[in-house]
Amino acid sequence: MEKKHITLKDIAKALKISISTVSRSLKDHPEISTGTKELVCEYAEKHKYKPNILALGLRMQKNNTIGVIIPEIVHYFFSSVLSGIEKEAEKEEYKVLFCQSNEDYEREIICTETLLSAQVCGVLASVSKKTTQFDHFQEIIDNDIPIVFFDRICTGINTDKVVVDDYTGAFNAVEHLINTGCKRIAFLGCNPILAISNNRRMGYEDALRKHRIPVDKSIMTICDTKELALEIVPKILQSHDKIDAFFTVNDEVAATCINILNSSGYKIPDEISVCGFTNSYLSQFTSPTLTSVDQRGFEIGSTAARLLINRLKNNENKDGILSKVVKTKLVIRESTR
Amino acid sequence: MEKKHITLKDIAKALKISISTVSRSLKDHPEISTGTKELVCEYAEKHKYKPNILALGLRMQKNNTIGVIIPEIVHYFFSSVLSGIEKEAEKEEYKVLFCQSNEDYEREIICTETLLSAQVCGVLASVSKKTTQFDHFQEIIDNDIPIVFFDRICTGINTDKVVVDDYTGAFNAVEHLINTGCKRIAFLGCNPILAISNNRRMGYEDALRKHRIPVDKSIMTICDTKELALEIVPKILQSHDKIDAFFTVNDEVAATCINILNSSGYKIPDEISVCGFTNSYLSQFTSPTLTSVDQRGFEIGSTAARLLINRLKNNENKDGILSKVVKTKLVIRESTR
DNA sequence: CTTTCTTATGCAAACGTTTGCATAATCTAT
DNA sequence: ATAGATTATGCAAACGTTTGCATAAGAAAG
Repeated sequence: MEKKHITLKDIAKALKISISTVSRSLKDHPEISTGTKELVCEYAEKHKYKPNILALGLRMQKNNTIGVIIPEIVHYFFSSVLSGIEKEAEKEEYKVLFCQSNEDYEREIICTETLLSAQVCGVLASVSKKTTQFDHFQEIIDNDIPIVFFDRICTGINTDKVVVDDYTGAFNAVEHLINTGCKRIAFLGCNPILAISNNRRMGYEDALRKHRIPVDKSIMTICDTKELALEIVPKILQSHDKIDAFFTVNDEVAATCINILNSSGYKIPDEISVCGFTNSYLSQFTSPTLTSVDQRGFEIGSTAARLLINRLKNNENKDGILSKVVKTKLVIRESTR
Repeated sequence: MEKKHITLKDIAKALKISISTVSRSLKDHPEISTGTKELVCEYAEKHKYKPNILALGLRMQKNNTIGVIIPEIVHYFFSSVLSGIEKEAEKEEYKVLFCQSNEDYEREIICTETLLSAQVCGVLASVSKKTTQFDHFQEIIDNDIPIVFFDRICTGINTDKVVVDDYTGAFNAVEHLINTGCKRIAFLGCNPILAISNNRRMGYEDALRKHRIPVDKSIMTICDTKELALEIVPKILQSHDKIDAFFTVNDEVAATCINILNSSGYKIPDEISVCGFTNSYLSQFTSPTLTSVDQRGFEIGSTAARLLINRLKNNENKDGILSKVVKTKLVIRESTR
């Protein structure tokens, strides 16, 4: 039977002063006498006054909330990102409104509408695999709401973005494989319409070139799920018996490789090395444990949030588009020599 | 240079009618003539009128937002839960405000304050491992905001909750081990102050009793992380050479068991079976793949959200506390016979 | 003792809705 | 023609803030 929430009006009435005086007292306005200030603050404290965020938002035309659109939260990388976002947002007293597109274009549109109608003051998004049109994102921008894309950025639209250095990450990983004696390294990539995919492939190719190893298209293929791996990897092993390493676009495929190799009697890493990408939770639990490129989800999230919040704070500062690159880091474990 | 957002007032002015008529037209109020209605709706449609959610919230004293407190989102189970919550919330046009306690008591308090100040109309929460006081949750209730706990429920407080049937899950898993020929099954559990832990242990013990296998405390221990497993499991293997199965409280420990067993030369499942709990992503990638009790994160999330939303919708209906149990399901893979 | 300048306070509008009540216009029945 | 009922519309308050402006009281200056 608690009173719902005490308001400025209640305080004013109790103290027999005006609402504006109460309001000003609470925000330490210089034109209020210290006596009244103390009185008000004490009363507010005692009765646990909390400003009504809706009224405040209405008055101020903003609600200190940032919207997040994530393809699928049940992935190590994306949940790390969300974690990073949350940390940064909390630090700056922003709230985080969470939406999930489920890798679906239609649902992504709904997400943008939800965020728009929730009147968030900024958006962080990673686009779904199925998205090829970007009008819904454009609409956010048209409403003067800043948006920062992370990881799966949106090439069609001119906004801030945060990506990982896929190219360098792949390059370093492949160079590590080469330096540890691998000469014939298969590349298991993903759909080349994603920028991510191409960058990793180019890192792979350039590392080979640097070390004068021929780039052989016959051992490069699209293979980004467990199912595909179960089908493709055995074929590669049979047809190209000289393969001595797999470099994969994610840890799921790498882990599947490891399992296939184990059960086919290959010694990892002595006969064949395996290197993944993401450095997910998984990589600590394969046997042998998996060498992988750390995709820095948490940092991606916090960096993106940081960027957005900065933009929100000094919104006069429209100094063009910012594009941040978070450095990957190769985490070497037992699956490479 | 878009106009920020069109309001009822704008429509009223443009159409030279009053704001109230516009408002009523848009919600198909019977006392408005069809002519005006059409006019208004058409105009609203054309100019993409979106009601201002803050004003609406202020007026209606609610904002259709539910707050979620999750210990650590970078866990398969919790991210599944969030996914389930999001699905259900979206269906009912609720927004999801996300907070993370990081398994920390202090941060959990901050989360509750954030949600309170955000004026959410309901809360879904799983308590942190470190929490032993519940005043902050009580405060939410004192503010007349319904709260539903999931998985890690809060025994000190009388509210709705959704849990998984840990007891039966464990019971069935252990019975499966027994039925496939295991006789000496080690139990690797977690901190008994969590209700979860006790329920699983009791399921384990009762399954043994049912099959007239003695409960032996010497092969039951607290071991709920990879680090602990790396230390404890080898010891168990040495001192109790007749162990023929491990039943673990989570998949992380189970996966670690598998790795230890593999590298010690044990044949899984022929010599030793392993059964985990959660049925996380991990369980598909161990070698052999892991038999595990599916903890139904997604269903937990959607059930909890459902419960909360029902409570919000007919808030007159205060028919006591509801406690829902989501059924686990044993997913049998290669690590058991 | 006026006048001017501080200092402290209050009034009222605004943010964008919803909704009870009043009222204007039209229609129906006498 | 007139009263009464019906239909369509508008007014204004309310939700809880912030803030420009007005104003009251007291102090300083003439």
